[in-house]
Amino acid sequence: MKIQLRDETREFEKGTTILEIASSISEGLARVAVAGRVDGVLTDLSVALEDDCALEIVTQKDPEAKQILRHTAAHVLAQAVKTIYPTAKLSIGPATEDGFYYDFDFKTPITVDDLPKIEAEMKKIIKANFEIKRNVVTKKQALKRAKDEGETFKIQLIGDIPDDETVTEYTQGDFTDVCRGPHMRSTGMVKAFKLTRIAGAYFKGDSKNKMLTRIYGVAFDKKSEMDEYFVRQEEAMKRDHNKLGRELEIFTTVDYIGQGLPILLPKGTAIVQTMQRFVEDEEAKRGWVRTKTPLMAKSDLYKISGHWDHYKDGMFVLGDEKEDKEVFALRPMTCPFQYQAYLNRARSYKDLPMRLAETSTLFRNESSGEMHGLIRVRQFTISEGHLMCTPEQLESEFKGCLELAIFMLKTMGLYEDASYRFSQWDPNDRDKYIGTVEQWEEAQGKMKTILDNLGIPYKVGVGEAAFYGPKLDIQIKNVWGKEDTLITIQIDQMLAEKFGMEYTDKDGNKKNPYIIHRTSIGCYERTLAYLIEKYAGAFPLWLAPVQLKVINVSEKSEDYAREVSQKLALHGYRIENDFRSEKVGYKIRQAQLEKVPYMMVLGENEIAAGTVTLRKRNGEEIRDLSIEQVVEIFNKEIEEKIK
RNA sequence: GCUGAUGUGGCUCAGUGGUAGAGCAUCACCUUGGUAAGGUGGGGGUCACGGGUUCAAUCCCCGUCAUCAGCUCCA
Repeated sequence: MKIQLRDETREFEKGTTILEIASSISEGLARVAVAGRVDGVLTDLSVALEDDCALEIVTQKDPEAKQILRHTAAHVLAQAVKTIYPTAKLSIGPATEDGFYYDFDFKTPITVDDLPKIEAEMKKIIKANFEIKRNVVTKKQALKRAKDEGETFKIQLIGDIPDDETVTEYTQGDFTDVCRGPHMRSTGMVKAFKLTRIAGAYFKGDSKNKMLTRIYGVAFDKKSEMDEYFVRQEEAMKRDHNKLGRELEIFTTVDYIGQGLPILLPKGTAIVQTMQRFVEDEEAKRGWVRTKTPLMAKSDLYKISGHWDHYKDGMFVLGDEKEDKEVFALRPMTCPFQYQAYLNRARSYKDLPMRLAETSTLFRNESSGEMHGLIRVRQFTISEGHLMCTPEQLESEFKGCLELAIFMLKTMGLYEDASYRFSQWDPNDRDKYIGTVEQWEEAQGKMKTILDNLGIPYKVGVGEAAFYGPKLDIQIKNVWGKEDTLITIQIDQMLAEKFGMEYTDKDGNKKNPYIIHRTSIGCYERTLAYLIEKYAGAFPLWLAPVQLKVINVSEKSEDYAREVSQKLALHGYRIENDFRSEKVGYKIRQAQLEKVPYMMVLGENEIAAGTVTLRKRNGEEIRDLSIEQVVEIFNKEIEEKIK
C-alpha cells in the first residue's frame, strides 16, 4: 500500500502499524510519536494500516498531542476513582482546553477533600506505567461488558453509537473503558497534572437527566508548563472584572437588593455614560432615530409577540392571571414596543428603511445560578435597535448594522478579541421556535448569503438562534476563557407578520417588512465588564472615570492647584483633587493604584513659573506646560479616543 | 434550578464552644514633605440572616440570602 508522508510517498506492507512506519522514518521520531493522523483522523500508533492513505505522525510538540495526553489523564482519573470507589459509575471523560474532566455517579457524594486521595491513586497508576491497549470490539461485546459491570451510563452511551461505527475499548492495567481514542502509549506518559475542582454536570448535558459529579483537572507535558498555567490563572484573576470592578469602585452588589442587580458606582456610571453618549451620537450620524418606550406592558403584548409562550419563565410577571384583570410584565426585550412606533401609521416603501434605536433597559429573570458580576445580570441597559426594510434593502442594511458594531468594537479596543457565530435554529427542537421550516430556511439562507458576501469568518451554532430568527452573534471571552455574546444582529421575518406590520410597495400591494434586530455595542453592563478586563482597569483617557488627579506638593501650593483644577474643570474633564496633608509620594501612589491616566503635581516650582507638570500613568512627566497646552493634549487624546 | 465551595470591621485575611484580632483604609494630632507607603493616637464588627442544640454559639446542626467555580439556560 502507498502511504503519503509529509515529504514523500512510500510503499509499506499492508498491516504495518503507524508506530512501525514512524520507526522506519527515524527512531527519534518513533520515540516522540504520540499518534498518527490518517487522512486527517487522529489514530493510535498501534493501529495497523490496510489501505493507501495520507499519514502524518503527531509528536509531543503538536497541539493535538496535548489533547491526547489530557484525554489519557482523564482515563487515569477514571481508573483511580474505580479503584477507590468500585461502586462509582462512569460516564464520559474528554480533554478540555487546559486539562480534562470525567463524569461519575458516586453512590455517596464526594467533596474537594477527597481529591488529594484520588490524585495520589492517579500517581500510583502513572508510576505503574500501564501499557494502554486498544481493542476493536463489536457494539454487542461493548454492551455486554458494560452490562456485566453495571455501567448504566456507559450502556446508554454505547447504545448511541451508530451501528456501522467501529467500537474501541482501551485497557490499562485492570481498567477498561470504551472510548474513541486515541490515547498515549502508556499511563506513565502523563507527567504533570492536578485535580482542580468538582462540580455537577447533567448526563449528556440535559437537565432532565441525572446530575453526575464532574471532576476537573489540568494536565501538561511538564511541571514547569503547569506552573506557568497557574501563574497565568493568577494574572487572569487580577484582571477579573468581578474583582477589579469592585476594587476600583466601579460597581458593587448588595445581598438584600438581590442577585443580578448590581449598583453602578459613580466611576462605573461615568464610564457607561461616556459610552452611551458616544453610541447615541454615532447612531444618529448613521441615520438612526430614537424612541423611548415603556419598561412594562400587559401580558397581551407578549402574547402577540410569542414571548408569553416561549419566554414566560424568563420574565418578571406582575400579578396573577387568575386573580387580576390585568397582568403586566417587565420587558425582557424591546422588539414589540418599538414596533408600535412603526405601526403608528400606515407605511410606504418610501418610509423604509426605518431605523429605530433606543437605549433600553430590560429585565430578565435569569435562573439563580446564572448571574455573574456585570456579565449576566437581571436588569441591564442595551443599545437596542430595530430596522424595518424591504427585501432589496436587507443586505445593505445588515451590512450597515455590522459596520456600526465593528466600528464600536474597534473604538472600544475589543475588536481583536471578538469572533463571529452564525446562530441557527435546531430543526429537531421545534418547540423552541416559531415559524415554518420554509421560513427558517429562507431567513437563514438570506443570512448565509449576506455573511458569505461580506466574507465574515463565522462558526455555526446550531440551536443558538432566537425563537423568531437566525442571529449573527459577536462573541467575546472573559479572562477565564468563558465565552458570551457581546453583540447580536438578527434577521426576523416572522414578528412583522404577527404584529401586522406592513408597507405599501410600489406596486400598491401590502407587504411585511424584514426586521433586523441589532445592538451596536451590546449591553452597557456587559461591555463595561469586558472593558475592565481588557484594560485591567487602566482605561483610555476618553473612558476613564477620573481623567486627572490634581495633587499639591504642600499647603503652600493648594491655592494654585485649586485654581488650575477649576480652570480645567470648565472644559468638562473628570477631575479629582487630592489636597490632603500627605506626602506627595503617598498621594501619587494612591492615584497610581486607582489607575488614573494623568496626574498633575503642583508645587512651588510651578507657581514660580506659572506652569503645570503632567505625570502619565506610566510615570512619564511632561513639564512646563500651560493650561492651554494641557487642554490641547487632553482634547486630542479624548477626541481621537486613543487607547 | 442543580453540584461543589465560600460568607469575620470599608478592603485583604487570621482565629476560637466561654460575647473577637492583624495589615490596609478611615478620623484626630504632629509633620509642609517634589514623584509608588512619614509618625503617634482614636473610632469602627449582632462574626451574612433566621431557627435549633448547649449553662454558653461567630464556631456544631438545619433553613434562607448572597458571592465564586461548573452544569443547564441565555429572546
